[in-house]
Amino acid sequence: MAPVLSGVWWGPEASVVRSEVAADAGAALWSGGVQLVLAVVLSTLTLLLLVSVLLLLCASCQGQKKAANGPEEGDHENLMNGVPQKETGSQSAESPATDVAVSSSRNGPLTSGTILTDTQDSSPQPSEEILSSQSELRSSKCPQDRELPSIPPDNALAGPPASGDSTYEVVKEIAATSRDVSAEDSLYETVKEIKDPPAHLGLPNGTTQPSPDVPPHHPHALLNGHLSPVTPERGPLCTGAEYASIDLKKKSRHSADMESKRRSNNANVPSHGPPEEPEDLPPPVPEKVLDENDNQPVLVNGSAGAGLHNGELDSPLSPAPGIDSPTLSDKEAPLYSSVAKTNCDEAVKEEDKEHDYSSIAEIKGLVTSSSDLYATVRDIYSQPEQPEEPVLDGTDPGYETIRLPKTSSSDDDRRAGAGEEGPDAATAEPDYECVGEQSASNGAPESQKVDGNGRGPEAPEEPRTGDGKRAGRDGDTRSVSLLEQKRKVVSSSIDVPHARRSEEEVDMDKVTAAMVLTSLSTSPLVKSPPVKVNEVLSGSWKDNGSAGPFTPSSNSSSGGYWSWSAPSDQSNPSTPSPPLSADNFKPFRGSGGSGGGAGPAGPEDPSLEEQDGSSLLFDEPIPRKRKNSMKVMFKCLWKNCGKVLSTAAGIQRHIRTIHLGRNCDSDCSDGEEDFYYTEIKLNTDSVADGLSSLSPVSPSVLSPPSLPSLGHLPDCHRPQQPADTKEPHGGGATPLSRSAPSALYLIHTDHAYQATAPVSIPSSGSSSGSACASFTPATGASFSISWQSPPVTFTGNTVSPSKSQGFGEQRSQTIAALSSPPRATAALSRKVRGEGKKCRKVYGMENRDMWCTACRWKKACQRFTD
DNA sequence: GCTGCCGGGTT
DNA sequence: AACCCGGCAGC
Ligand SMILES: [Zn+2]
Repeated sequence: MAPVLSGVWWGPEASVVRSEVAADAGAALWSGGVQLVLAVVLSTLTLLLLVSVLLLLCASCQGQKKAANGPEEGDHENLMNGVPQKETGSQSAESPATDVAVSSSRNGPLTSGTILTDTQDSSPQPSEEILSSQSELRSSKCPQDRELPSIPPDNALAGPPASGDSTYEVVKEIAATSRDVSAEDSLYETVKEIKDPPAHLGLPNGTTQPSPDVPPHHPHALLNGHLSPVTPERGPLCTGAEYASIDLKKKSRHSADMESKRRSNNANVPSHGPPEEPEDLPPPVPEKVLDENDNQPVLVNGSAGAGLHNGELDSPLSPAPGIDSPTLSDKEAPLYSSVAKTNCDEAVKEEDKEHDYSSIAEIKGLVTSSSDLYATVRDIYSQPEQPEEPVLDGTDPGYETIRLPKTSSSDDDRRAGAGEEGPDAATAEPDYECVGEQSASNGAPESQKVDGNGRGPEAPEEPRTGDGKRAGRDGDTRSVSLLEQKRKVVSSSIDVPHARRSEEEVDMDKVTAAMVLTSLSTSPLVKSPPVKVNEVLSGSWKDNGSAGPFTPSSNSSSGGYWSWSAPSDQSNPSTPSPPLSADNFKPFRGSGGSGGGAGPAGPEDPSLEEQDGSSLLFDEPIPRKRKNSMKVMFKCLWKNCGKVLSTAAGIQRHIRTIHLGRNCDSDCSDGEEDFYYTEIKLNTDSVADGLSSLSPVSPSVLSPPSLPSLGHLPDCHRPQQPADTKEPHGGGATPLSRSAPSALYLIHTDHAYQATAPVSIPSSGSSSGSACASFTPATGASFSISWQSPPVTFTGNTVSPSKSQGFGEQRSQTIAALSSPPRATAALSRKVRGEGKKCRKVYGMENRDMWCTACRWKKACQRFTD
């Protein structure tokens, strides 16, 4: 029976992990359909017997009840073999729901706690020997537990109570001995009593057939999971279940935790438990659960799994769950752990998974008791994947891992729940140790990396590279990550690092390429006007991709020089550049008012002209121009990070936090940051703005230029290098050159800001029209223009209009026209300043809290609008 | 120097 | 999105 049951149970559980597994188990179970019928009959008979017994027992007492329950359970097991299949089948089908419920329960610390506690009980058990001994019992029992919950009543009838009782008792004894609980025993009994009623109830329901019962049970399970913590709602049965779970928890706690605190709690609980039952219990449960989780994690691996089962199973059968749960938990734990691990790995790194697994496998080997159980389980289930698991960490890890894996399938909630469950998560981490550390360490690095490059996207694809990349990003982080990886991998540690390093470079290139792509893709979006531009660009881009990059005439239009610069400079930036260019145009137009977005080539002059015109008119189109003359920007020199910030403090902060990994703000700064950024002076205000604006959008872009490797990127990218050559033209220093592009970007922002944007787009489109290369050039052109344009100013004008029109920028012109006025007005429009008193003046700095939010934030006052 | 508030940045 | 703040321009 036990084996079969275990198989069945696993099926459902497996379903949790994988529906497929569940299905298989269900199929196997179904074979016993005939048996089910028999089981049903037996169950009915047993029910009658039970009823009679119950009546007798009622008079007598709890102790007897226990016996009765015990037998029932035993019967259940027997029956379960046949019947359970249905259950399993139902469960498998339901598995998602149940799982969800479970997950939800997990989410809720309390609910999860109940379930977990059960599992924990088994896991917590400090003494492995006991566990091992129990494990056997558990193997048989585990099924029971589950069965009980699902079909307690029916099965109970079946059989041989005596055997069941004996086992049950034995288990209890073992548990009791292992756990310490003398007092608990009493509690346990009380619990059983409570449970009994539910069991009875269950019987009637299930008497006819298990299948009907099953559904009800599940709800209960759910209730238990969800409500139990909170609780009040549960019916008698539910309460019983809770009790059981609670008791188990207590026991587990005792064994696992050992802590006096918990004991005290347990003691308290027992006293309270019996009388108050559900209400009182629920609150305690959560705590316990949490405690258990925390404590248990270390001890038990599979606790998590058990928890789940308990949730489901417990509700139906209070008594059995207690005992069984542990056993089940053990089995489950392995599976869970495996799953969890995988999940964790995924979370951390896909690649790592393998390594982790290996490590896990090793661990398994180490872990004797658990491993054995696992093996058996595995055999039964024949689940290839998970076995790995692991015993390793304790339950907590299992939980987390489980959550992750399962979550992937159905348990997203669980993860969230895990996150919510402070305790679990916390506990889990410690357990994880290796994995946890990796994840944690990785996580930090990753975040940094992401900032620097964009790795986020890539990571999934290339685990190795991801690692390597990570390492690459930060020397320190890398080393750390490597170390961590080594731990995980154990054997392969050495090779991995090196290989990864070598790979890293390549990866980096890829990454950079990816970055560029991403930036490109994003850049268009960023720009408002771009819409059209985007379309055009997109087309152009695509075309570019297929076709040669340059073909586009952008060069021709603008002139060789431009073409050069544009493509080359921007290679990486190029992607962004196109949009930028468009934006740039806009701003210019806006500023200049002349507007037409010149084409790529034409644009330069035109744009310049326009700008100039605008500039002539209003100097700096944009409202406020910041400092006309030089603007100083700060560029991050970190490897892949091209971030440009307008303030030294900002850049320092950026370096400190992102690259140096120092949380402490300025306090910690030792001046090291100073080495990682450089000042970039921009002539034009717009440039400065552009840079600033750029930094956010195109940080990655900037980085590319710095990186030589970018070349890998599509054709478009290569041009970048040439661009680099140009850069010098724009800005004195190479870094400056980079900045120059940024300046262009700035323009974009400005444009967007003003709204002239649309116009600029067309120009870009025209330029881009040819190909991506053209695109980049366009941007490049824009850059160059922006920089150089000033001198050129005039020539451009005439040209630009024609080109712009030619390109079909009619809008641009119109817009330009429109825009131009705005500019003039723009200066005007820029709110000169609020006339009336604002909050600040009205309420004074003293009453700053009385200010409108806008005033508090130094924004335009919303309260006293002029 | 105060005030209003934009733009950039962080959380 | 909320919040903060540097900095600029008008007065
Ligand atoms: Zn206000």
